[in-house]
Parts: sequence; C-alpha cells; structure tokens
Amino acid sequence: MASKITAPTIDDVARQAGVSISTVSRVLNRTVPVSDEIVAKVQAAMRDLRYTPRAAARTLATARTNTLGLVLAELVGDFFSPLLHGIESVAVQNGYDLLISTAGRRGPHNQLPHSFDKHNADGLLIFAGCLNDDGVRDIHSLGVPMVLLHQMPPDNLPIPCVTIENKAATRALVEHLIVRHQRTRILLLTGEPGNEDGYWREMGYREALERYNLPTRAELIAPGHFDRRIAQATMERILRERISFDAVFTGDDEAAVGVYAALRAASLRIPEDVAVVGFDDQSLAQVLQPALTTVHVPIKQVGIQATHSLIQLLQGKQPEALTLLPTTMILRSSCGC
Amino acid sequence: MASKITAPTIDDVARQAGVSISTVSRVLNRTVPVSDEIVAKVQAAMRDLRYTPRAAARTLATARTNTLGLVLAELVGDFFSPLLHGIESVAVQNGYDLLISTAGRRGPHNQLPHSFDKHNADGLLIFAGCLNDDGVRDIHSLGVPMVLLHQMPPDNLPIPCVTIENKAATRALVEHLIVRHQRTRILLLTGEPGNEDGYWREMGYREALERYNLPTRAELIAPGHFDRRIAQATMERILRERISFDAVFTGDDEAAVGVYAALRAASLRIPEDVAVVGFDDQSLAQVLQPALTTVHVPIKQVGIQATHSLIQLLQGKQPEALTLLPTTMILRSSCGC
DNA sequence: GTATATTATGAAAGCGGTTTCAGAAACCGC
DNA sequence: GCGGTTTCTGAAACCGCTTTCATAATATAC
Repeated sequence: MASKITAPTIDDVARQAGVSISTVSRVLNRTVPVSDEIVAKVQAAMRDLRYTPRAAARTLATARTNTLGLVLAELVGDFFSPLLHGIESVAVQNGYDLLISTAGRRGPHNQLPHSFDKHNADGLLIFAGCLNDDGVRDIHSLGVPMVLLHQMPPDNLPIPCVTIENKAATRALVEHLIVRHQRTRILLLTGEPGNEDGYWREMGYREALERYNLPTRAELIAPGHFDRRIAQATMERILRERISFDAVFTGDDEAAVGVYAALRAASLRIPEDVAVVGFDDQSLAQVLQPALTTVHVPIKQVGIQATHSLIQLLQGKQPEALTLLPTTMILRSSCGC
Repeated sequence: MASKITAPTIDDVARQAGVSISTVSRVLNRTVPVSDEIVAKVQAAMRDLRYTPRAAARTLATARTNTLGLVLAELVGDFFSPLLHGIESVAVQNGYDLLISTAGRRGPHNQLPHSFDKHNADGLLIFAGCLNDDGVRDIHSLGVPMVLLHQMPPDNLPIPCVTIENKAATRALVEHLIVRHQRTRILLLTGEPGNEDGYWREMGYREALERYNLPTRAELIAPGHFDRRIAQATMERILRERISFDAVFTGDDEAAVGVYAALRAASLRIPEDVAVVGFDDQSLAQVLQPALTTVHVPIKQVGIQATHSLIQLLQGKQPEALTLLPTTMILRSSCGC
C-alpha cells in the first residue's frame, strides 16, 4: 500500500539484479570489466527501477563534484549571455555541471559568494570585478583550481587568465579615426577605475594620439563606465561645457547608446558632426542608427577557452598561463565609412 | 614537512576544540542549544582551521542539496539576463545555489538534460521550450518539485506555473493601432508553433480584429518566430509579393529588429507608411529608431515569482497554481504616437 | 535530602556511493 | 591433473556530515 517514497539506491538495484553493490558500481562506472551477462542484468534492473545514482554520495566518495563554479559580478549586459553560452557548452561536453553565483554589486570583494565556500565545485571561473587581489590570493592559497576572466592574477601568481586584445584594437580604431576620417579632437569615455579592459583601451587611445603627435587633452577624457546612462550624462555635461570634439571613442557599445542619445538631443549628426565608435560588437551595434563602428570581441570564445583551461587544470595538465583572444575592427557607418 | 593536503573536516575541528563532532555539528547548524563557552571554542577552532563543511556530506546526510536547478532552452536573447538575475536574487536570499543547464536547441525534449537526473537539485525551474508534455509528466511522476515558466502544465497537473499576460496586452496594442492610428491591414508575425506566448498573442490579435469587425486575412499572418532573421526574411517575402499592409505586430521586439531592417531596405517609413509594434520591451526597444512601441514584460519578476513558488513548494507549502504577471503597453513613436 | 524533570554533550548508526582487498572460478601450460 | 595466473565478483571499509539515543550533569519539586 505504502507507495515507495524513497528513490531507489544502489542496494535496490543490486538486490533486484542478484549481485553485489560493488558490481553495480562497476557497471555504472565501467572501471573494471564485468561479464556481459551481468552487465545486462544490472542494466535491466536499473531501467526497471529508474535508478539514478545520487550525486552527493558519489561526490563524498570520490571527492569530485563534477561541477564548475562560475562567479560573476552581476547578471546584466548583453555580452553575458554569449559568455555563459560558451562556458556551458564546454562544461556539458566534459560532463560538468555549472553552478552560478554573483558576487554582489558593489565592487570587487575579497570573499567568494557564500555558497561557494569551495566544496561545491571542482574549480572556479572568476570574472573580472568579482574578486579583488586579496580575494584571488586567498582562494588560490587554499588550492582551489581557478581561472580568471578579463582580469590578470596579482603577484604573477600562476593562475590561468583568459582575456581579449584591447590595446592594439583600440589603437587601430582610433588611428582609423585620425587617418581615414581626419579627426583630431577625439573624446575618450573611460571604463570604471580598476577595470582592466578599460585600462588597456585607454592605453591604446593614448598610443594612437601619440603616434600622430596629437595632444592628449585632459578635458577629452571622461567617465563612461561602460554604462549607457553614465555615458549619456557625461556627454551632456561635455556639450554643456562646449568642449569641442569631432569624434568619440565610447569605451564600449553600451556607452555608445548613451552617446547617441545625447548627440541626437543636441541635434548633432553622426558621423558628419561627430564620429562615434564603440567596443564589443554587441548585438545592438547593428541596430543603432547609424550602425556602430566597433571592435568585435569573441566573448563566447572567451567562455569556451576559459572553461577548457579550467578543465585542463582539473586534469592536472598545465593550461596556457595567458590566453589573449584576438579582436577585430568592424567598420560600419558611425565613423564615417 | 608534508603540507596539509586535505582540507579540514569536522573531526579536525572537534579535536582542536576538544569536543565531539556532534557538538561541532550543532554549533554549525544551531539546531539545539550549546553552551556559550563551547560555542566560542568551536568557532575559534573553525576559524583557525579555515574549516568549511563539505556540501556533499551534508547533502548525503540530510537528503537536501540546497540547490535549485534551472533548465533553459538556450542561452540566447536579451530577456534571459534579467530572468536569471531575478532567479538568482531569490535563490541566494533563501540560501540556495543555482545550477544551470540547457536543454539543447532542437525543440522541447522529453528528457531533462543529462546532468539533472534529479539528485542534483531540490527542485527545478523549467522554462518553456525545454520539456514537452511527456517530459513534464515524467519528471512530475518522479515526485520532483518543479515550477514551469511560460508554459502550462499538461493534463491540469498540479504544477505551479508562472507566466505573463499576453492576450489582453496584445489585444490592447492592436486595438490601439486600429483606433488611434486608423490601421486596418495589420500584419501579424507569429511565434514558433507550440510557443504559448505566441499562441496567446495571436489570440489577442484575432480578438482585436474581431472586435472592430476587421477581417482576419490569412496572408497577413506569417512566421516571425521571435527571431530577427526569420522576421526579416518573412517581411522581405511579403514586400516582394506586394501584399498590402499598414502596420505590423512583430510578435516580439527581437523580430521587430528584422522588420525595421526590411522596411528600411524597402524605403518605407516607420510609422508614416507602416506602424510597427513589438512585445517584451527589451532594452533594444529604446535604441531602435524610431523608438519601438511595445509591451513591457516584467521578466525579472517572472524569475522572482517562480523561484518563490519553487521554494514554497520545497517548504511543503502550496504556492499559487498559476501566476499571471501583468504586462503594460509602452507607447513610443513606432506606432505613430 | 532524595526523586524527578531538564538540560548539554558524546557515541554510534546511518546517508549512498567508491574502492581496496581477498576469494572463487575459469583458464593456462606442463 | 595440478600449481599458477588471470578474471570476475563480493565483503567491508571509508568519504564527512546529521541525527537518534543514551548518559552525565544540572536544575527543580517535594
């Protein structure tokens, strides 16, 4: 009468198949040869009972969770979806589950999100902006395998890092503005302080100006923070202050949206009055009018690479210390092309 | 010399604190009063050893994973990020981790993604398009707690479902086109067959036409599949066939992008020649030129509600069987307003 | 002051798998 | 036909925690 409340365990399967649990475990894991006849019996029993091994029991016995932990700053933005997509695909391919967690908004922390205290994942994928240097050092000293995304490890710690080529691409983009479109007063919208992508993009910008002997004017460098509202506010201020400029490197595509809005409100034409270029090639870059000239970032590839590196680490191999994924300039119409 | 390879266990803590492991467990879980003095000793020992309980051991002992499983069709699209954000926030608030998995692309399956065989999560959040009715029935018959998102349970099974109000909103939007902007030949771009959101939107569209005695013409109903490329191809075909229309309900915002592109290529003006309206109010709706009139969907709220319902279920409570979240029309300029 | 109710703590039995180790059975060469 | 391998299978220990149950210590009632 009492319906079977509890799910079947390995014991049930063993009993039904008339073998020992060791044998069931062996056909489960194919770790040691088992005679065909017994394999058949056991598999039949498993099917009958709709048996599924308890992951926790396995984990306890093997000390492996088969789970990868992904730590993100915040689940917003357009690039986050392809990134996750890349990570997920590699994870499942290799038999790993994916545990997701956010580090909470206000800035890099020195602690992992509580849930991750280490024993929930075999390894960690840590995105920039989640953990500060102290945090990274700390987790690393605990011996937790991890790879950093868009963030370099402190102290040259041997932690694999995968990120993208920012500087050269920005430089090429800015030089394009200078050479091809004769722009000389190019506004730079910076990323948040501490953001490495933003740092390198600024370096690329400076190098381009230097190369063509253009002065780096302080009033032409202002915060954009990769955020459309902040970028818009900054642009409005700059227009209000009548600072003169003929082009904007917005830092990223998201900020470009704010720039477009501010320029449109001021009745300035893109690209005739002001050339605008972004970075990331998010899907909205093609939607903007005029279509945004930007730099394509292989963000899905970042996820794929990082996950591969982490899995290599877990297999005891030595992954590339630094993977720098190439970016490519995408010329559309907002620069004047 | 040999550095401590293995992480400390509860035994180590007990030994260091000079108490039994039962006591350590009790201060860990505050399940039973423990004298202040001993609590202090144990906590000191935990801190010293940097002890963290092994999640797997806990799970095995308690039969609870403290993990919620999220099953998605595919990690693409703009609305996916806020959804996840909502889910994540409620999950962590209640002490749950989040395990993510995708069901793979080609259509609803009747099996869960392999990783989820059941024992990895206390309950499941299942998004539309992942599991077909057989799959849902099957998982439900196994007694796995779950809630469905944007998909109704088959056979009136008592599975909580949270989704959004599609029909009335669509009807209001289409009626707006008819009444306010005198449109009479309104093109409908449908969702994928089997997509419930698409189904109800189509119902709303039909009701609106009916209400105003406008004929429902077969040639004005065509596939959009909530996909910008498919929508664009469909629009191009319709323009080529010289089917006459004065407005488009694109089904969702993503499809609207394709519609905009096709109309622009044909030199048709929005909204003068053709009014265009979408659904979802994704962030790109404001970026499009002209800004897209659409219906705001509280997608983050869907995630929050669904997660709440699931947690209630896990606590043995009886959540709302059906949560229908309200949607609101957002008038911008693409309809003529 | 003893008998009884009320604690706080410890010993030990699981939870459901994996894995070591030893034994049984089948195979081999001579 | 027998010792020695080689295979396959089973018993039992173990992974690290929770939880029941018993016990020692203390408080309460009479």
